[in-house]
Amino acid sequence: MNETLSRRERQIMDVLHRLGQASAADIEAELPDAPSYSAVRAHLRTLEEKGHLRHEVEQLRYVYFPTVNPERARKSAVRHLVDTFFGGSPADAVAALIDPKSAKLKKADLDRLAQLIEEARR
Amino acid sequence: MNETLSRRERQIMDVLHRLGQASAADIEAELPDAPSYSAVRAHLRTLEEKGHLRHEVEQLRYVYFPTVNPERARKSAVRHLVDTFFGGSPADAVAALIDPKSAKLKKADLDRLAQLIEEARR
DNA sequence: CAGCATGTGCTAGAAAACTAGCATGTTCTT
DNA sequence: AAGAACATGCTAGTTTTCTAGCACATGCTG
Repeated sequence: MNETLSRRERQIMDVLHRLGQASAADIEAELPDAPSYSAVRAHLRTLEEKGHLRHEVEQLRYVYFPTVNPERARKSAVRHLVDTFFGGSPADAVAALIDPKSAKLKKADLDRLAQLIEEARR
Repeated sequence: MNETLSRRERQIMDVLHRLGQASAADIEAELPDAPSYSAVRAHLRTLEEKGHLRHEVEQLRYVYFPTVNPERARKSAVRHLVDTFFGGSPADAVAALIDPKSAKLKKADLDRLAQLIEEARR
């Protein structure tokens, strides 16, 4: 997780990571306490200058993408979470995610995870 | 994850969540691009006024704690991660954490997780 | 065509964040 | 006692963030 992003910049990058790609209007709609469309665009311009995102033109409209690939962003975010909240232990993080008190995982999901754990044990 | 925290405020709260409790000097030592001791203290005062942390006096020195309990903070952070990077699917997040390409979990950890999954399946 | 809706580039002012310094207090060492 | 080290409360100046508005462009509709 990038520690140089300001409050708003971070919110905007989170929206982009969640949606994969988005127009300025999409982003505005997803932001907490959303500012005006033009304020969102000003932030997007800054983030693009910093290299955090890029845009493409689709039907005369800009669509924005994170520059870091999704897999890389995911890994970075997971590592930050594990370090910050789980004492660096991925297993503790998994245990929290599996915990039936937190999230009701579907049977199919549990079957799949049991399989993955079996594979990781070899 | 609290979206109203500024860049520095967020960094400071992360340190507190990681360490559980910390003095201003501890926090300064852990911050990326750490400012001066007095700058850190100014931030801590702001965060305390906002209710995010509190302090106790230990040997004439302030020690700071997050006000939200650790379990609650963890859940909130996990939910934010899952929503932002894993399309809302805890199972996908677990799969990423277990992935041998990302983290080499110990056998004891895997055994424990296999057990937890068995229990969650019932 | 004119007007409206929607889009972008850019600007600048307001607000917030960030920072370090000063004054004061406490404890320890010489 | 004096000085140094370490601590806090507070301030204010600097920098960054945040915001919305203006000018201009494009496409659609009546």
